[in-house]
Amino acid sequence: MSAKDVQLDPVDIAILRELQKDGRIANKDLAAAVGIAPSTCVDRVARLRRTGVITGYTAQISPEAIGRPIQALLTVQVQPHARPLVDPFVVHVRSLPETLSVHHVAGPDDFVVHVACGSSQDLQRLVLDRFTSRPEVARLQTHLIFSTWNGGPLSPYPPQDPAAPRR
Amino acid sequence: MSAKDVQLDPVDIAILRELQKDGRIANKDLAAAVGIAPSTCVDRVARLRRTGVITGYTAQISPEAIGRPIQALLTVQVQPHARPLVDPFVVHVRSLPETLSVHHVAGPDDFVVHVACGSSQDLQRLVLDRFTSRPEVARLQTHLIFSTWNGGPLSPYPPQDPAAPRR
DNA sequence: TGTGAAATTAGCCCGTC
DNA sequence: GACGGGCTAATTTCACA
Repeated sequence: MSAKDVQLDPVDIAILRELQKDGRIANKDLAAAVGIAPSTCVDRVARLRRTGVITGYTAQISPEAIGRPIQALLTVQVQPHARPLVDPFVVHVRSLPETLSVHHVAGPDDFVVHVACGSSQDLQRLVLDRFTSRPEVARLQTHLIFSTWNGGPLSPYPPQDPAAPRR
Repeated sequence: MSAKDVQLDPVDIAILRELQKDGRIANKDLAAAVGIAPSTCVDRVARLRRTGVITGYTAQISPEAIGRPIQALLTVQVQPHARPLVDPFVVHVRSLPETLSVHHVAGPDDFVVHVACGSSQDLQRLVLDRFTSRPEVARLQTHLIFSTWNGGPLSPYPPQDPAAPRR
């Protein structure tokens, strides 16, 4: 089953909302929050996990607390004919300890890389030594991050039909 | 205590690594993975939570699985003198159900907004009706996301001194 | 502060509706 | 598919080193 074919009912949506707010909520409390029996809740969560709606659980870490107070978004354009170098570029970027995420995008730029560094000096070294020195990098812009807000829990779209069959 | 003052020893670092890989790992297994007793592990994790190193736990959801297969990064420039409008803009963007995150940045643009939509048509409507129609938005570029890679677990910087006092 | 053991609690696998 | 019971296993608390 492809994850995109999964039908979600209102209970599933409530479960996803709660698990995004607190990924370690006890099954008992989760069941109470969404109004079903704990045993049923185990089934629901297991199915959401199995069908790929829930891809995993993670602890959120404060970058500042672990010595990485400087964050930036790097927009990168690669050379027009650097296609054979694109995959190695992604591998390279992912291997950097400063890398939080890499997006391959269409638009004015080709890649957007989110990084977290120990200082502005480290950011400078990262940009110069790990990015602009590479031949496939044609242009790079640094967007220093002042502050970040995360959105609310991601809710399904379009609004699910409560009467829709589960699958 | 400020989170940035927290000193982390190698055991803490190992705990953070494991909890980023699997935020719902059982305390018993976590303790075994990092080589301490389960009861000690409870204390360690509680302290990391209390001191702000761990800011929370969350379930990772597949946007495709909940009907939001189209993701984009929107780079936004605001009008030079729109300062009084900046905070309302952030509030507005955060209130959109499509918004995953908002970054206030320095550089060529002022904001970078990560959104997930149900279709390219929805993205179009989002950009036109929720962004470019607002007076404080001077310029917007859409970077459609082809694919995303997440980096490995975020590790502390600089490498912690094993002999360093905890606090 | 870390550890080990006891008491409490939650999670999981049944059967039944 | 949802629910409740009963067993297993985990978490938490406490006294001690």
